[in-house]
Amino acid sequence: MPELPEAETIRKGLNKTVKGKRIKEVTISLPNMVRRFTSKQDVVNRARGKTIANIKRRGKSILFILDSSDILVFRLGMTGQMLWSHPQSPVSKDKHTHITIDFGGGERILFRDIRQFGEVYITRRESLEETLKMGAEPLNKNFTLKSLKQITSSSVKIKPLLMDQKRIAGIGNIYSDEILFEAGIHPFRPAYLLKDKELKKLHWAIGSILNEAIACGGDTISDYRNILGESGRYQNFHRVYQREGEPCHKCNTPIKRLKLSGRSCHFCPRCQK
DNA sequence: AGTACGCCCTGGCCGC
DNA sequence: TGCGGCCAGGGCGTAC
Repeated sequence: MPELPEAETIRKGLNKTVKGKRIKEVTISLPNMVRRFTSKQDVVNRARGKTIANIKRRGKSILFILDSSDILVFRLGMTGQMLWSHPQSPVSKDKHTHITIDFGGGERILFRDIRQFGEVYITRRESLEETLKMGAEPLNKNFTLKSLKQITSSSVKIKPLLMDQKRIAGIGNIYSDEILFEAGIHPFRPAYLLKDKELKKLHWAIGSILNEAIACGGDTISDYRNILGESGRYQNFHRVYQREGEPCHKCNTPIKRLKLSGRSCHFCPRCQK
């Protein structure tokens, strides 16, 4: 499930491969993937013939900055993949390939999404933030301890708060569990009751875990791949996620798993208070 | 305002 | 071998 580190890994790959290239054609075989205010024809017409000036990321979304005033936005959902297909490494389309960006000369980017929870849309540059409606970017310099304090002044439990894209962008189920373990904070704690010392640790853990996962090329528990089709490695270093019943790396207590508003939540009942 | 839940969707897994 | 049932979950809408 692509979260910030996986989206960042894909962004880096796209930057190396298709930045500066001109989009010859966009093919959308599953119109349901196009959401928000745009239609399939909208996306195709506004992207065709444009050059990709840059590739950026906001939260879990990949942004193709076009040389017009448009930005082509991909959100990968649960199982979204962006694969680079070129003559030396032709990746063929399958029934889960819903969108193709063709650059000519046998080079294309394929968007695959098995569960179809992803989406694509195109938006004017000036209305990007308004469309995204996302909160703080956790690896930006301006994501300070002070800003985290403001974000956590709420009675929402800390785990769902971390996962709320309108508050902090890019953290999902895996990394919220990993971050809270690293910070020694129980996922069910109301955010506003966290002490200054705990917030400081949480702030550090957010950067530390996300950067560690980026260095691993992301986390592949099932479907995530980078643009070359390769798995990430962070799944080998999970502290708590999907380790129910296994011993905590710090204290050997079995990792506990509970449901929290329909999402599985893993934590060490002894280390996380 | 917070919380819970159903929905979208497919594939993997379990039990029979 | 196969099939029904259940589960996983990001984000959104709805109900309480």
